[in-house]
Amino acid sequence: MTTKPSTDRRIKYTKMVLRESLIALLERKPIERITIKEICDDADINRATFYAHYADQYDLLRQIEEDLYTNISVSLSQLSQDPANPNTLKQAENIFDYLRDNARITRLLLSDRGDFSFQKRVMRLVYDLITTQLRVTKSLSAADAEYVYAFTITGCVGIVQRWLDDDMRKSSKVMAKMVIGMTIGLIQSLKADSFIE
Amino acid sequence: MTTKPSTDRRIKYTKMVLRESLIALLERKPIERITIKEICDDADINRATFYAHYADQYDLLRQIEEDLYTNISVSLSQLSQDPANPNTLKQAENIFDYLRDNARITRLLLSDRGDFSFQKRVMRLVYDLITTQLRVTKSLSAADAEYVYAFTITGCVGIVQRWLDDDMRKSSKVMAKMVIGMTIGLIQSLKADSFIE
DNA sequence: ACAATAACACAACACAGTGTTGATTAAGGA
DNA sequence: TCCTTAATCAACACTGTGTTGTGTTATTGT
Repeated sequence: MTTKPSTDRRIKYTKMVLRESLIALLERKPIERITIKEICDDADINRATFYAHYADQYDLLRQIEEDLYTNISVSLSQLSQDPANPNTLKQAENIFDYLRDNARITRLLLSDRGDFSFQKRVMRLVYDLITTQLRVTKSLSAADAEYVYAFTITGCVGIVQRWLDDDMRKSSKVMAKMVIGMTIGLIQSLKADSFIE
Repeated sequence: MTTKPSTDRRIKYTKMVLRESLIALLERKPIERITIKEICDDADINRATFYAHYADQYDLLRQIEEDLYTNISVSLSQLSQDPANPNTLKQAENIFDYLRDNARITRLLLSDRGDFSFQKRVMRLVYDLITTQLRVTKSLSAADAEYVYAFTITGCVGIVQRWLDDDMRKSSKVMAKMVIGMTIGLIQSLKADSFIE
């Protein structure tokens, strides 16, 4: 029996080329116009083999997303445990660095055309880390918090998209400052006057 | 010759049932799993007729989106010209009322699964009206404004989605207050400390 | 190094949906 | 009413789908 089911180099290769093939195609057209046959032809993989690993194009894309998600998640948790990195600002900055370093995949998954639900998941990851470190969440009522939360998360998605569209011209440091500044600003504006009737 | 090309009742009927059919299907499954044949069968319209009006499912959906967009746009411009409605808050409240009144279509197009680009377009519409009336935009530097803009627009998308998920439990008034309050809060937080290096 | 295992390729399959055509029928507008 | 135009119908070739069984080859653990 195999302890790790996907150590097999053949599997690794197959998944890798299929992934690469879909990514290349996604840079040229939206997922709904990409066929499984197309992906397989480009990757030089038999279609039957594709079905052995994925249900369809969307399933393959989902697994690519998961990859990015866990990568970000890992580098986040590494950062927050690193005693040399006690600074929240620095951590946020590192995330932007990470996005820049992985610009190709980032542009696909996090830009305008990417899956919005996935993008929110990513931002939630970052947001939770920032706010728990800043210890600001508890100062909000539970009812309002939900909505501020929703607003901020999606707001972050928007600002990252803007950054990508702008060819990441602004430095990671500036972006980090901006996002944290706005997050804090939002929470404080809410504390100032309650929206409850 | 016909002055308006789509006055013909037959065309109106065809488009209407096709629209209705797609909307009904969208309530059960995502667009990528809906076929043209399926739409036509449900609407009892010949497939050849479908192709006379639309390129594919996505084209039909786009036209449904345009419909909602122009409807919101019209009711917005009506409100802003109404001298009995000088209040920005009241106008924002009316938008939430409109969304509630059209809950069925709103849930499809503006919720989590809807097209994000479209959602941003809608929010931009509302945001522009609010900010020009509040006369707050000019107090920002052009460079920063772009990013605050992106953040706020998408933030609004998020908060509306949260509201829909929450079955529109909060009143339109509360929502309007919240959105405007957060928008102002964001802009002021930016004025307080510049993010520029 | 060897044998067992598992992944992949290949070909073939029935099937469903696509997009287009030309002829026919029916309804609309002036 | 008469002319126009939309919709229907049937048929078309075509592309992609999802699945199957068989044979081949690479990988892994002993």
